[in-house]
Amino acid sequence: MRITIQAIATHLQLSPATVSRVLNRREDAFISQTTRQRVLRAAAEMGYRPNRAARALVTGRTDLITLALNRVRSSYYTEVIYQLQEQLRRDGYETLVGQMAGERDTGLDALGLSEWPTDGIIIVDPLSDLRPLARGSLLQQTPFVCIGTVPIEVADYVVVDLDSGAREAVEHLISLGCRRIGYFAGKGVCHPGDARYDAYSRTIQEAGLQPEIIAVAPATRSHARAALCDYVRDRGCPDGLFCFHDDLALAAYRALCDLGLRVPEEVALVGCDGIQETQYLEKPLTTIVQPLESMCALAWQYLQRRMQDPAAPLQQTILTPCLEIRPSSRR
Amino acid sequence: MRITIQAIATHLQLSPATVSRVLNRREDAFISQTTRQRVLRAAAEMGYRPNRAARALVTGRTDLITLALNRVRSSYYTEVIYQLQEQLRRDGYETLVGQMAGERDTGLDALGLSEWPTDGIIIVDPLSDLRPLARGSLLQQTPFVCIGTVPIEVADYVVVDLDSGAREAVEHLISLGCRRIGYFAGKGVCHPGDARYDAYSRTIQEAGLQPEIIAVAPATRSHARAALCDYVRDRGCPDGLFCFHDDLALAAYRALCDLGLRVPEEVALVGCDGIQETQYLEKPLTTIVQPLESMCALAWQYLQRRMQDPAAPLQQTILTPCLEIRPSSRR
DNA sequence: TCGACATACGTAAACGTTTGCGGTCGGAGG
DNA sequence: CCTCCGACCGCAAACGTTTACGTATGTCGA
Repeated sequence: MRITIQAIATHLQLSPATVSRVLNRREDAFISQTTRQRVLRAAAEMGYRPNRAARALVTGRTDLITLALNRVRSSYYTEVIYQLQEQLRRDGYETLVGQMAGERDTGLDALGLSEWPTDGIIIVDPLSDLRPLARGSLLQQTPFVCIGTVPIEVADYVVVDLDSGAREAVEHLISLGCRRIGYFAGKGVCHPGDARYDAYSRTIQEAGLQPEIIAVAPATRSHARAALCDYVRDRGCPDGLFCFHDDLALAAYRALCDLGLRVPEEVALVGCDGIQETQYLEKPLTTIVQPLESMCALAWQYLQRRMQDPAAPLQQTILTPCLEIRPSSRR
Repeated sequence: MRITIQAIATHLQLSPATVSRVLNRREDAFISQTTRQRVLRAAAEMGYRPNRAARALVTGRTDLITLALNRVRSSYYTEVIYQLQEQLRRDGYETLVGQMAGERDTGLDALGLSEWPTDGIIIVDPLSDLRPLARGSLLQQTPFVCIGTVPIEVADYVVVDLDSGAREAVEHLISLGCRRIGYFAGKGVCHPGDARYDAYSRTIQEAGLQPEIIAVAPATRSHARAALCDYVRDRGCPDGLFCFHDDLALAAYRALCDLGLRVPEEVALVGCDGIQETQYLEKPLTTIVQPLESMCALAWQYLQRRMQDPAAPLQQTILTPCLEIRPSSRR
């Protein structure tokens, strides 16, 4: 039988209130040192564990944080989950993972998130357009922070500057002498209004080159790999490829291997996000590295502030990403 | 203000009990069709969401499942989290992630797991020796199931046959003509008693070859990469390398590239677990593929059974893994 | 007509915590 | 000696559900 505050109280001839106050270390309450020690000892000896449900019921807080992830299975998320979980835990929070259904709907069910009322939400999604979500009731009621993407302007976030990153990457390809630079991305993000798309198009046109969009759906690795093969067989191959994210870049790398095309001699390859995997290829990928660890730390800091004060001033950070040039685009 | 069962009840001139019964679809209770419909409509219109904490308090169930992961950041876990979260959600459960601290201790804190009392635990850890953990109080109280490793004999699990997998892999290297086959692994698992270690040693010796252990700690990618480089420079290079898991194999691949050694001509490389990443190299890695999707499905099935009947007979499945021979060991 | 039984719903206790309010007791100040 | 205040602690309500049990109504067979 689980032991409760009541049990400790009767055992020590105290009231549950006193025990609770001791256990919660409320310094606004006056508790004598002796009883404090007695309670602490008894709790330890009897192996007391608080009933979180009961506490949540009365306080309204659950000490749970939702990690809202995109459905895409990229090792980007492994890193993020690891980083955030460590930090949340250190501050006494538990991590609930949820995967968002997509961009269509704004309800909680469509969000695919927790029915448990969590104290905060960390949205991690470098891919989708989250603006519709932000209008949903969930995000109106629960404090949240975004990593990697911005749902609405009036929200807390930590992002990298997609525009300047993409621009730098494309300029890098141009400086390499590439004349036919393709943009390899999921269909959902190939439209004016998307930061990377815009940056790519503008930079290409400013250089007097022709944009060339290679859009795949679904943007999974295996499909992207096959799709790029088909594309190249039909229309020939660009001499430079800028990929929306590293998963696509890796799929592209593999597809180019399949086709017998040499990287970087025949095709220079650049990805985005800087997932670990890009370093373990024979030709490590050039990629726009996101400083995930500090991004996660900062985001959590922002969320905590927001939770304790919903009216706190907006907290927004735009980091300038770092284009790390590696052999896949070194000539 | 959140709306409660009470609110619905007074609004419809019913008792909370009736509303609750309707909302929980209890078929052992007799509710007229008309009131049922009225309650359902009102709940929908008023936007009722159950208070999970209150429910948990009285039922003792939280509809939460802990996913206990190893601290190692492998994309193995990305896949597992994705698979399990999808399935749990479909059955009305939420996913709490926890990272286990290690093998040393057996307490809940050392486990690094949730303070929230979850209904079940899924332990995913292809690396550690979990036997000490199983003696801890947490696993005595909460139903659990293991994927990829076995904490104790009297537990539910879904694993692959490490022994036969490793044996097959090593035999494959031998049949390739390798005479100096190294075993590349983390220090913690390089000892008699570990299934893969034993299988490796036995197979090597049966073939009249000399075992050669290359143990690294910590077994992170970046460290493993550097460690293998050092090792090879000091003592020369084996002509075959069997790696404890794919992360190490990828690190090895990278290290061999650094050293200018050709895979598979000079060194044949074999990994374990079959993470997605192994397919996206220039020379895809030979690896022992684990059927993760079906493993997750089966494990969840086992756990559900165990949750509803703690005395159910043991559920144990040992899958024979599949050595998928790819270019990294094709001569 | 009378009980038995099925159906439909209400009553109230219980889950374990937190917390506002009040009470007691000792000592200091007037 | 009375008052007042601060330290320490208990009382009891409240959080929103679930569920065992009880009650009321209607139906049916004897």
